[in-house]
Amino acid sequence: MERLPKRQRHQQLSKLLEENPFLTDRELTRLLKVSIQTIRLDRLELAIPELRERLKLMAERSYDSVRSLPLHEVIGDILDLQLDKSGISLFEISEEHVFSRSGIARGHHVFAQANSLAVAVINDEIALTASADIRFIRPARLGEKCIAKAFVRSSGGQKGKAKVEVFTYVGDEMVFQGNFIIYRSAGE
Amino acid sequence: MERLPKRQRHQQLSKLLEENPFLTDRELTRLLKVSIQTIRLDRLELAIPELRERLKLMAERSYDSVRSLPLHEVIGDILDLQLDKSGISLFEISEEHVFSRSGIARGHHVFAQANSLAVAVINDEIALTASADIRFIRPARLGEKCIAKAFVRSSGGQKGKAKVEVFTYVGDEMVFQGNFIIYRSAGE
DNA sequence: CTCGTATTGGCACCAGGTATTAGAATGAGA
DNA sequence: TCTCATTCTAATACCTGGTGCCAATACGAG
Repeated sequence: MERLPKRQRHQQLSKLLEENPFLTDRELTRLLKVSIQTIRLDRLELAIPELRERLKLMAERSYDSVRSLPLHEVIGDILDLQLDKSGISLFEISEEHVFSRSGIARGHHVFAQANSLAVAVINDEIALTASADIRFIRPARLGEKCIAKAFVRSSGGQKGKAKVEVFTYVGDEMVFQGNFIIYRSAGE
Repeated sequence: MERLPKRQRHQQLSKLLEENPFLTDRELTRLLKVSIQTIRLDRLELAIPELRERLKLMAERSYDSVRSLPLHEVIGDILDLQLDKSGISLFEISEEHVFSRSGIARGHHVFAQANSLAVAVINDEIALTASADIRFIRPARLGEKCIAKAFVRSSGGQKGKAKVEVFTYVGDEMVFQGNFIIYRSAGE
């Protein structure tokens, strides 16, 4: 008995739907040259939900991630914040942050965490980075959890500039250090 | 004639669906206390597509954005690259890069472009940012196209460190300037 | 030839709609 | 008061993309 065709078809079907989850069963019949019932039995065996469920799942995922993705807003999760004094944030290095061959985080992600925190700790909503002097002390690697600690050194509420020092650690090793000068809307 | 209820309902309906696009017409009848036909007429007037279309649109959006987001690899498009000499990249400031209320780009995005370019121009694959001294000269705004130009000042092929200077312009105005020290795998 | 698996077909049913036509409620103006 | 327009509700037919179930067929192995 030629068992292969079925398994091959299952593989093909999985692959097709992975590439294009928008395919209906009817379209799949054309691509796999079997009846629509066969497609449905196959989906059943492979536990692949129907088109509408697939779309719903994707929509839910994107909806959730839009909500949890002010990734662009603040890089890292703020753990503690004392305005005009100090702040702590956590940022975990994942696949998309590293050079694929070395597993070392690209510098700008580590910088982004520190910069976000430096701006957040001032929290004047019109706080902008004016300049920074930074040092990458040792590379941060895939999977490592970076804890950034920011300290406002000279708030200079009137002067329109604040100096913020940020230290980033993995465990008790320092990986990054930076001095930021932040412009702020005077007052506050 | 009490015209308000209708417009109010339209507003409410828009708002409800904005908050939760997963609502069916039937669920909306419960929330708005009108018949399902009214809901459908309302959607028609407001040009709001049916549930399935909404889910499909969301799924498509998320599907596309996953595809077009190696944003994390190199920030900005490389326009020109002369290894160990110079490089140019283009980065357009869009919604997700700016503070929503001021339309000013967050510093780390501008930094990321410069940092990516500084590393790319060395292109030793084991090139890492060691330190940087940076200045944000004027804010970059939504829609602006940032052109970053990098110059390798001291390649020091043997020393394991290279100095790279980056200038970022919008038109002929400089918005950012940075001096990067890049570690490189000795030799080349 | 018979058994078992794989495949196909047909039918009823469902959710969540569209499209259309008809009727009821309401109020405003002549 | 009658009439008319707007708004709302109701009813029906139809569509897509399925599920669930049962029966019929194909086909190869023992």
